[in-house]
Amino acid sequence: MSDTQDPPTEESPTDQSESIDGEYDPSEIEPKWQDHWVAEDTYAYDGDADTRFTIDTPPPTVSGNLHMGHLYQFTLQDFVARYHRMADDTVYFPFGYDDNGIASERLTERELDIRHQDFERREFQEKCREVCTRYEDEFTEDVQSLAISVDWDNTYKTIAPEVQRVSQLSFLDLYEQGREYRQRAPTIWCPDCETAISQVEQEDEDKSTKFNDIAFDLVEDGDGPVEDETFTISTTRPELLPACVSVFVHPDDDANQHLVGGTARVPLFGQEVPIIADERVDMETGSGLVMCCTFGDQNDIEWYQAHDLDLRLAIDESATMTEVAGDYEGMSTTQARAAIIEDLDVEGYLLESRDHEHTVQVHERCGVEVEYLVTEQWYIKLLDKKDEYLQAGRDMEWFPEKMYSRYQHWIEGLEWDWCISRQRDSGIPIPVWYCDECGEPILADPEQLPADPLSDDPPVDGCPDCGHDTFTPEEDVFDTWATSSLTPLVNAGWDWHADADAAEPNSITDGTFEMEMPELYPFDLRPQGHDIISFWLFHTVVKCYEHTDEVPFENVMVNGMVLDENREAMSKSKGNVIPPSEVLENFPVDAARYWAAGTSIGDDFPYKEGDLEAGERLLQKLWNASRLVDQLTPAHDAVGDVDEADLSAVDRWLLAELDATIDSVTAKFEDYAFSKARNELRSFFWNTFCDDYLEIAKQRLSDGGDPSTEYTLLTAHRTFLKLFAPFLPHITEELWSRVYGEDESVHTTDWPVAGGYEADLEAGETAMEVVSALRRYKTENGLPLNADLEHVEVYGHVEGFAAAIAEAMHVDRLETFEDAPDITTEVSDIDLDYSIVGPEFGSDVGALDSAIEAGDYEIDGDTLVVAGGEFELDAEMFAVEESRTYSGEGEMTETENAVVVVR
RNA sequence: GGGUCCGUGGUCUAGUUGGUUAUGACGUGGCCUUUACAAGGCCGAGGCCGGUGGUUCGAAUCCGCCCGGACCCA
Repeated sequence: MSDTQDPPTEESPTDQSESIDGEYDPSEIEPKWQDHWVAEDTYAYDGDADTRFTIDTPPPTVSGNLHMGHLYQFTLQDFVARYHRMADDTVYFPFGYDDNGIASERLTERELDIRHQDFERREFQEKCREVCTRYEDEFTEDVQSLAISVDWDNTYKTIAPEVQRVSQLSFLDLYEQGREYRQRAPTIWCPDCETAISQVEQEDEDKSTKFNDIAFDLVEDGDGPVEDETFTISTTRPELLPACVSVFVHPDDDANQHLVGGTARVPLFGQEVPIIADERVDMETGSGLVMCCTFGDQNDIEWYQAHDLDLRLAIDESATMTEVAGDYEGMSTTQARAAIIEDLDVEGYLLESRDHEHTVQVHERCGVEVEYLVTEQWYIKLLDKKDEYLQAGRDMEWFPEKMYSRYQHWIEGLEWDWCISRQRDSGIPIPVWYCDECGEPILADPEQLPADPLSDDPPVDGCPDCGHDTFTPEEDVFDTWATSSLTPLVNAGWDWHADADAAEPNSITDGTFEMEMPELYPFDLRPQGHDIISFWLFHTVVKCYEHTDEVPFENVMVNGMVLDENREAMSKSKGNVIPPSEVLENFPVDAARYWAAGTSIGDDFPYKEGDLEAGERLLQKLWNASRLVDQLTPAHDAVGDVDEADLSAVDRWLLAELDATIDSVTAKFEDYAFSKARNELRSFFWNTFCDDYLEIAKQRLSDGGDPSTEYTLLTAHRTFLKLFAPFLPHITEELWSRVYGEDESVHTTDWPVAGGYEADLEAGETAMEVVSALRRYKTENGLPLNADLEHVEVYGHVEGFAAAIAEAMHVDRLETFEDAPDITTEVSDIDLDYSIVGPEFGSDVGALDSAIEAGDYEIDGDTLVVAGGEFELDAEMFAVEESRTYSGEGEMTETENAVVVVR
């Protein structure tokens, strides 16, 4: 394990290393390694390892194109995978293709010029699989070209029969547990796709419409029958008049309170409806009186349930008016709206019709306004277990932590159970038949799954309830999450096996669920965007929790959305979409990865060409620094281990600083804090290693070998390649291979651990300040940086570093003194430590400050006496700031911890 | 309409038990060809931390309100 600080092995294989020269050329090197990693199965999961890290990712829809969101998300996942592969021996990082949705269905129809209705579901799905395979291959290539270290031996497709079996088993298990039911109830319905949809499949759309004021005749008010009185209802949907079942008044609406308890007659259609008080009325809109129809919106459904109202279904599944609509039967809702408005006008009921902007709910797939219909659907219970699902959310660790609140609020706001059936022609069949006599549902046998009731026979000859022998197959299919909410179980090989002693296993209870690889579950990490927490993640947690009694993930890592350079979401309609292919034409993949590492997870962040350029420069710097290290250690295979005691002070200092960086960067990777890891690593490498240490090492090795320096250079260099490997996989692999000529990929080596070097960090820091001061001196005096300096005096603690300073800065004669120089000093200011002074002096701090500012103080030994003794401060409360004036020969500069005189 | 998150130099960003002198990068100005790198090195300019009121000896940080933005939900 502790290979970080281990030296290059003395007996390393024959030196196959090539020299490093010229510029780094990623266009040639990156594809070379991508092909190599795939061909060599570099990222194959080694199931025998003692430690492992497992990742379950939401599978992308493969029929779409790769976009920047994919690049960003996959890259973040890959940072985790590569880090843990090195730190924890092995990683399970599979890849899934979501090819089970409407997108794939439409794609197949388009590609093959066929209609799915012309085929059996099973046959059609076979064709989908064929078509999707081509797109999957293309997607695979795209992902591989981003250097995502997926184990390509572990992939799954949601349309595969074995995955469909898992979905159907899940349905059987939940039914057995009493978590599912079939019910005729109000449903959100897309009249274009003619299927139920869930809340999350609808989206807002602003529309212009007409607000119509319609007169209703009052039949009775709260006190009894009345004559010739009317009131006004404002509505955007007059076609729902035939479905009107009541009128509502707000309990605080004094002007209309007398109507409560009465009845009204609906114009044109004549039904008499009750007038009821309910505080859900929006008094601000229209007349304050509102009609309730079955159903115009979700509020109508609440009223229907709360007040036990009539059901008048005026619109059918294709948005056509039913017989309830009388003369308007057979019209579309749009036609009916126009006709009813015209007739209302003719009959004198239409008081006013004015323009109105409002928000409607549309189906996200087709953009058609949804209806609320009463239909028979399958549901998974959610509402009775909100508390358990909240606890499940708390059982997972969220990165960033604040994202848990999205999960929490989603659950707290749930009002409906989860409708899982869809009236689509293709999809995963719900494996159920119904008895023609008594309606009893007959579930498929677990052994016969995957099953399609439209093609397969039910598992019984007669109804177990009534004995009848004819059955009707369920035609509906599952919603889109049927497979995608089960990916942890699919990855772990979850399946049902009949008990050995079960003679005729025909129920879930005649067998058990087992995982082929139980060690994977629960998964260590679930990465995904914050936009899908409320449904995809939530659905996955619910199902896996119900099947296994455990949450499926230890950690959830949430990524933000990629914005354009102006911080706006990329969208086709705005025309600001940047395809990854365009980015990668201009920049190396490693540079794109550097950019992706540049923000805190969870935050949305903009595409920034500047960051890609910075990444490119880092690659070049890494390349050049490696070249120098290579040149300085011409016989690096022969460089042996050096005892810590034999290391020079400057080398020990560098290795101790490297230790600190290893620890810190490792901690950042553990916390998914990629941006901090990246920045810290970059600045240590660039500023400390390149700018400070390499300049010193260069001089120290100019007159020939120095084992201590060579050892340190190589140890640090090897460590940098490893620490950078998760971020910059191509260049680190290329350098690893060129410089060290080893067969093993850098990506499967062990992650560095600190070597435990002890050094005088203070002296090192002061020495670097001195070097910096001498550089500044040269710059300010117009001298080249390699100009010789005759005589320099250093006052400060730089023990062990004098030679290094002198060599690096070309100083002929360097004298060092531990004590301050004997030059004029005077107190220029007093710095107070307010964290002590504040609590101690409270409201007197102001007076204390102004006394010091006025110079009304004296220093008495360790004590600061202020305002003639009014305040006395201990040594720990203040620091004296001195200014020095130097009148001797040469020029003096001060640093934080030293004084430097150039003579 | 409700909720969540966010607002820090021109741009992106660090900065949570409150401590007075706010981090880094990009960009920008000046100087320098140092035997790895001018895609480099050194030095500098640039911020009343969205606004406002409050709590406190002390606020980028805590609280109220307002403005602006993003997302989720109605």
